[in-house]
Amino acid sequence: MAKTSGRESRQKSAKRNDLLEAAQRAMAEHGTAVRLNQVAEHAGMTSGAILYHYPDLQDLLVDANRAGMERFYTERVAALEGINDPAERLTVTITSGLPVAQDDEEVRLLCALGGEAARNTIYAVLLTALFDRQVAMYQTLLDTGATQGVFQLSSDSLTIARNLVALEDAYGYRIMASHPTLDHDVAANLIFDYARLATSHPLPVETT
Amino acid sequence: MAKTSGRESRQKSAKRNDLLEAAQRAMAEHGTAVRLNQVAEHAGMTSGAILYHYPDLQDLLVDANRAGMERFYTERVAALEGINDPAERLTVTITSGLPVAQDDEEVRLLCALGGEAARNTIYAVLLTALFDRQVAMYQTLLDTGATQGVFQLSSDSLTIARNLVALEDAYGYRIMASHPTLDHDVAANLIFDYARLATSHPLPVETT
DNA sequence: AATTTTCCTGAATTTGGATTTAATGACTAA
DNA sequence: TTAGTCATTAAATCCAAATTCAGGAAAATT
Repeated sequence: MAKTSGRESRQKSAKRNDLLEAAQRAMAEHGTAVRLNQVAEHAGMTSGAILYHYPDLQDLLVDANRAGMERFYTERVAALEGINDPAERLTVTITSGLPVAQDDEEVRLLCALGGEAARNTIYAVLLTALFDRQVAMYQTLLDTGATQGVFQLSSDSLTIARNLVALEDAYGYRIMASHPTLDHDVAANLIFDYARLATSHPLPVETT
Repeated sequence: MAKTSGRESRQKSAKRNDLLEAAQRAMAEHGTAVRLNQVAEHAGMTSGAILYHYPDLQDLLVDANRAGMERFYTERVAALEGINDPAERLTVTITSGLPVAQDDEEVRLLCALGGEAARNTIYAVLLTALFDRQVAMYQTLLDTGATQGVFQLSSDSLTIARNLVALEDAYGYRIMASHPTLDHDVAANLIFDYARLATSHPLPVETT
């Protein structure tokens, strides 16, 4: 029984990360019905190697999705780094929640999951948690702005936050389905239209 | 070469309908990766019989989804039958767009498709068309209400209509994923909150 | 009634992917 | 060194599902 050295565990987690990323990319490409071989291909290994680390493919897929959601959320928070003005924060958040184009792998993964969640409890739980975290993020942002007098909220912040996240989600699906007249910018403006009503602030503002 | 009699075509379309319904139910249960055998089971036939009518399962699935969307849309229009007051029409439309519970097969089918649309052009086209039809339905409703002076629209009707459909879609996914605090009624009230802002009308109204 | 066509089944076959396993090289610890 | 563990592959095996097809019942046509 070897003691886990720093180097060893660094390597281990790097390997684990490779697998999770491969699974994410494979799922973004093939959906939740992705094959073990397809994951292996993305990882540059044989299926046996995958099985050595994850005897059950489902476990790997779940872990990959958890990691994907975590990254998605973390990136959104990171995009707010150093921005203090609530209106600017709201502008950035709305923009960062939408996929830029049809090939956005992160959102593609989330879309694939959304369809599965109606039938698969574990994915339902994960997506529900992600939804609620995003709602909480918006709520904090809205409440802060209201306290500072920048926003006049038309309703309680929970209601507005839920609607903002819901709009993002739905337009994410539309963009991923290549709606001919509904791209990232059009969708952002549609959400801004609601955000203006809900906050009485002339959004969007210039971001630095 | 037999002439197609009235009876024959009635039977043919009945059979076709059976297959489409079986495929819909099977897909609602198993998602877009549904197996031929699962469809056969729902149809009460062997897989060979399915293949006799649809040599390619994908064709059957596409037809089934088209039929499902058509029904979903038709039912929404039918729910408005005989209602003239725009506010009442808007109330009914918002309510009828949301799944009542997690076991709503129609919405379950649409959710499964949404995830697939990012990867499958034909489903993307179908869902985009459904989205646009629903938007058009709301637009007509909003414009009529505005003309009659019942609604004061905060923006152009296209913007409001898109946001209303987007909210419905997103909350449909949440409800299907069994969000613990976001059921049909909560979701409807969230949408009404936006609809009030957008129309300056104290929705919802009593429906008869 | 006889014939043809339509629809379907059940069994045989094929296919594609998952799973197992023996062998191997790389690394680690004593 | 040497022995042992770890990570991996490639090939063999297994399995489930798709596909094909000969045959037969039912329906339609003559």
